[in-house]
Parts: sequence; structure tokens; C-alpha cells
Amino acid sequence: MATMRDVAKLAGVSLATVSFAINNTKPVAPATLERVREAMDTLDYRPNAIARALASKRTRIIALLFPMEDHSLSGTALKFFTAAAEAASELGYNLILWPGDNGAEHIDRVVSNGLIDGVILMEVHLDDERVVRLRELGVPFTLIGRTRELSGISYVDVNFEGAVIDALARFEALGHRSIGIVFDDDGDPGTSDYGPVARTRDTYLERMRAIGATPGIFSCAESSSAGRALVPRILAEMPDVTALLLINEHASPGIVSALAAHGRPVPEAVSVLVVGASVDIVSAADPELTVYESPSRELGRRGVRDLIQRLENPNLEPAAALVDCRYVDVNSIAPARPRA
Amino acid sequence: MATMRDVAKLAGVSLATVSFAINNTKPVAPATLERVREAMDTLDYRPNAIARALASKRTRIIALLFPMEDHSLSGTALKFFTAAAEAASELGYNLILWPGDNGAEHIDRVVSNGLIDGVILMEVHLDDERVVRLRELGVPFTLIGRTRELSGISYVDVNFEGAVIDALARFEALGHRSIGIVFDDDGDPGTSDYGPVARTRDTYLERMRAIGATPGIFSCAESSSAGRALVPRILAEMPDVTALLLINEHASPGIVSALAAHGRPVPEAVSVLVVGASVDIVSAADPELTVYESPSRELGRRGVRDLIQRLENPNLEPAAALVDCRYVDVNSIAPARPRA
DNA sequence: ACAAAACAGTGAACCGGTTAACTTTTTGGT
DNA sequence: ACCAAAAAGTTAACCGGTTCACTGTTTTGT
Repeated sequence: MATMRDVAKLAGVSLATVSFAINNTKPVAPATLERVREAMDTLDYRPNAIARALASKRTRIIALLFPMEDHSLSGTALKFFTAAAEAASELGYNLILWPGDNGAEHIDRVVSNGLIDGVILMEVHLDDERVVRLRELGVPFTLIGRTRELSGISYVDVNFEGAVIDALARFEALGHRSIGIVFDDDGDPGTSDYGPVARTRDTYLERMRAIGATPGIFSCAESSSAGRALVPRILAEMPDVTALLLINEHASPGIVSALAAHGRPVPEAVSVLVVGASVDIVSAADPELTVYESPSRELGRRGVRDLIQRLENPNLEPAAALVDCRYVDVNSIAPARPRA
Repeated sequence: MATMRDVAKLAGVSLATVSFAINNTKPVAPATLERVREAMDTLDYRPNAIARALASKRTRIIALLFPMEDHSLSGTALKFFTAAAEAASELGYNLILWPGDNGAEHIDRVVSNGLIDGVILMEVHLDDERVVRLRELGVPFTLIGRTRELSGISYVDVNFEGAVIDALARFEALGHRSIGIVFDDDGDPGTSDYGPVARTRDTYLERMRAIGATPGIFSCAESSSAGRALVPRILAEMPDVTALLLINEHASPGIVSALAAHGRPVPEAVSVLVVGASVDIVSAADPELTVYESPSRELGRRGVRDLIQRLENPNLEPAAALVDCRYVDVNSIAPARPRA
């Protein structure tokens, strides 16, 4: 493999000049530039990323930190990963995948060996010790999600609240008043401090209060069978339910089929909307369900872009982006018909 | 951040001794070792991965190459990714995620900058130009999947044939003779050279010939609705079908519900087995389906382990591992009952 | 026509480790 | 005791780039 030294020799210039020519760090005369280019071509020269990193103290590697005790690491996560890796690649960066427990020591291990320029943090909690540690260490980072305290923090998050508000408005417009909500199981939805759950729950409760309806909050594991098993509980606690807002993508198909089995077909008897899922997964329900699709790709791209931009220009403003879900309508809601 | 130089000074030894102490590359007297350890502790020293990589010409980074024009990059892929990253992490390596088109130039870009010690290649085709290129370049690699020509190549693959043989045997034992098979759409299953498809198809055809049954090969896109849409075609071409082998996980729920809608409930009228899917996704079908679950985690771990072992000991034998699917039985098959 | 400024290019230190070759000290056999 | 061999350490070159301070040459303004 040819080195810069070889190129310099062949082009009849100094090492430094080659470096300047490559990075155009300093102006180089057109003729010289041409000679260097030719030399690089004939030698099939590729700059060595490691040497470059050592000398410049910038590795152009960013880490994607995600927890292994995943919940919601589902269909959307994969899209997120690939979109993030693509975006990084387009900008000349590399994305390292870093699974791990949550926790501050984990951060230390990732960062301390100097391999990484910055971090993308997934599955952020409202109070997240990893964020604290990253700040202490002075490592640039961008959140996917939001902490409670956001001053000076760069984040890209899904606009769950917006989707919930929109969904509830649609239900209400169709005359629904008895509207239940279904979360996944990790962290009691009553107390969870996982951002999307907490915010969605609050938005829901507030709206229910506003229209004077009794809220019905449920949760089950992230699986279709858990969804099926949950339905009797829902019908017992909320016998007059006419609409369900699902925040649990994997459970959705099971919920729908169990509703039908209990004589409450969707959408005739119960209207259903899903928030923050991937269409791939939810379309397994029969009938298919209208979804506020999680903008995973967008999230991945935006997160990575923001981080890299700020790496290259540290005094840039932190990002504060809320990305809307896409409403994918397949008519799984209908006017409320009170049960005979 | 403390450097080795600092440690050496504090411990009163030379740079080299510190290096030997850290990597135990050369014996160091116990007393000296202790002093070095202490110095490292008090300085909170972490070796710099980049400098180490430059000097030792080993980055301890491996790349996971996966195509973006995915098919089957589905529920199983995510598990695969995280298992691979975990395994790498446990062995002190880092996993870079590298999406891209297929193609040999893609390989060049990944490898040429010296950032990477080895490559894990996903979604391997029977004749894969990337494999050729990797060999030319002399880059260590491990396949997830298998090429046609395997001499000297390290691979870890799912034992699809085994699963298909087992599944067909179960069908036959229950008296089924009219057995259809459903692939996903990428690459006509009649001619595809994507390994799993090609091998599965061949195994199926061979077995059908053996029992003197007429084969029925179908395919549709990787979605539940495509599955639903496919059912009428299946029933038209194979009106007497009593068993279906599905190689298309996302389509499975749709196929099941459409079968029911056409008066052929599963498993009473049609027995169904799914090969190479993830339980998460297929369990969305109602009733749930018996699955030969794709051993994605195992695949990820084994692939990474093999690659790293061979990086550290280049004259190790290449891996040649076929990993069995796990049979997850939920009774979606029943004795054949010829249609009235 | 001449000093000042702008432009091209070079040399060498440096990033933070690894490792081969060499020196010094210790050990052991006779 | 004495010498050869083993053990423990050290020195310095090297990995392949980046970048700062500097030199020599050309351009510009007046």
C-alpha cells in the first residue's frame, strides 16, 4: 500500500505539500496539484485513516450507543441504524455500533480510548446519568430522545405528543369518548421516566381531563400474544371502550384479533390508531391499522448529521428537532357507535 | 488525558517497559509490574486505541457489511447486529456498521483506508463478487451465508435445508402431499442465486419429486398485505393445497388471515410452517404459527468470534458452521384432511 | 524601481504507542 | 570463582500522517 511519502517522491514535492493538496489546508499551485493528483492516481494511493486520526486528533468515528435491555428496539430500530450508518458514510464518517447496559461507566469505556469523536445516544430517559457523564467528559453528543433538562443539549426526537394530540382529536371528531391507551410493559406506564412513555401518558391524561372522559391506561409486553391476553382486561375495565390508542407496535396485531374474537371488530366496534410504530410490523394486523409511523430514518439521519456538523464546527447551535410521525391512513377508525 | 510517557515517568521506568507490562509482550519483574500498575491507576491511564493501531497495524475494528437493498433485513437482522456487536465488544473489538450497495468497489472503500482488520459479509449470494475482491485484497473475512465455491472460505450459515427437510417430513407424516412453498419476492425464486432461496428451493423440489407430489412455488413481497394478496393465486393454482411452507416472515400473518377468509382455517384446513423467521414477527399471525426460528444471535456471535479468532491466529482453520433453526412449536399443523 | 505583502513550498516536530536490537544484571553449572 | 546463558530494562526507529515556523520567490502599490 502506497504511503504519502511515495506520492511525494513521485510528484517531486515534500510530504507537507501532498498533505496540503489532499486536504486543501493550504493553497497549492495548480501545476503542483496536478502532479500530486497524478502521482496519487498512478500509485492508487489511499490516505491511512489511522495515521490521519492520530495526527489530527479526529478519528471521524462516531458511536451509536444503544441499550441491550431494549424495549422498543424493534422494527424501527433497524431502519434507524441503517439510516444513521448511511448518513455517517455520506459525510465521510464511520459509525460504530455500541451495545451495552446503560450507565455512566459504560460511557467511559466507549470514550476513553480516544477512538471516538462523538456519541449518539438512544433510548434516553428523562433523567439520564449517561448524559451527565458525557457532559463531564466533554464529549460531543446528540440525543435521540430528550432529557428533562435540555439547556445546551442537542437532540432529535419524535413528536409523540403531536401524534397523540392528533389521534385523540380524530377520535373525538368521530364522537369517541371512551378512549383507552396501551403502552408496552417496560417501566410501569404510571411512573416510567422513559421519555416517550411519560410524555405520551401525560398528553393523554390531560386531554381526557379536558373532555371530561375517564382515562384507561393499559400495558402489556411487546408481543402479539401479550396483546391478545390484554384484551379481556381492557374490556373488563372499560366495557364501553370504543377507541384504542396503541403505543405498543408488536402487541397491535394481537389486540386487533382478540377484539374481533370478543365480538368487537375493528373498526366497526372499536376504532384503533397506532402511534410510533413501523408500518411493516403493524400491517400484520387484520384489518390493517392506521399508523402514525415513527420517522426512524429521518431520526437517524438528522441525529448523525447534527453531531457531525457540530464536530466540524463546535460553536454551532445545538439541534432541537422534533420530527413528526407520518400518518399512514388505512381506515382503521370509524364513527363511535355506542354498544347496544 | 495521561499518556504512556506519563506513566513511565511516574513509575520510573522506560516507555517500552510500560508497553510490555500492559500487553505482557515481554516478561516484566513483579515489582516493576506493580509500580507500573500503580502509576496507571493514579493517573487513570487509558491506552490510546489509535496510536496503538498505528504502531501495531491492528485496529481491532471489524466491519459488518450489509446491503441496503435489503430483502430479509428484517426482525432477525436487528438481533444479528446486536449480537455481533456484543460479541465483538466482549473480545475487545469494535464493530463498524457499513451499509452499501453490493459490489466490489464498495469493498475497496471499506478496506482501503486501513481502518479495518476484517470483514463480516452478510446476504451472500452463491456467486458473490465481493468475496472475490476480498480474497484479492487479502482481507480476512467471514461470511454469513455461503457462496457456491467454499474452499478456504470461512462461513457461518443457517441450516435452512435441515429445517426444510424436517418441515416436509412433518407434513408428510401427517399425510400431507399437496404442499406449497412461499418465498419472498427478491429475485425470482425460480432463478435466484441468493443462497437461502436457491438451496431451500432445491431441497423442496427434490423432496417433492421423491414423494411424487406436484410442487407449487410461490412468492410475494415481504409484507403482510402481499401475503393476503397472494392467497387467491395459491388457491387457484393449487386448489387441493393442505400444507404451506413459508420462507417469507412478513407475509405470514397476511397469508394466514387470508386463508381463513377463504374458508381454509389454519391449521384445520391448511397446515403452516414458517422457516427462518423471527418469532416476534410471525407471532402476529392468528393463530400463531410454528416456526423454525432463525438463529440470528447465534449467527452474529459465531461469525464475529470466528473472524476475530482468525485475526489473532491467522493459520487457524476457516469456520464452516451450519447453525440449526430452533423449532418453536405452537401447533399450526394438523393431519391432512382432503377437502370435501 | 523598490519595499512590502502575498504566495508556494519545505523541514521537522509531533500524535502515542510498538518492537527490534542492544545493554546491563542475575542466575547457574562446573 | 568464572564464564555462558537467561532475565529485565532501555534506546531509538518506526507507523503514516498533520501542522507550525520558516525560506525563497513572485506580485503589488506607489
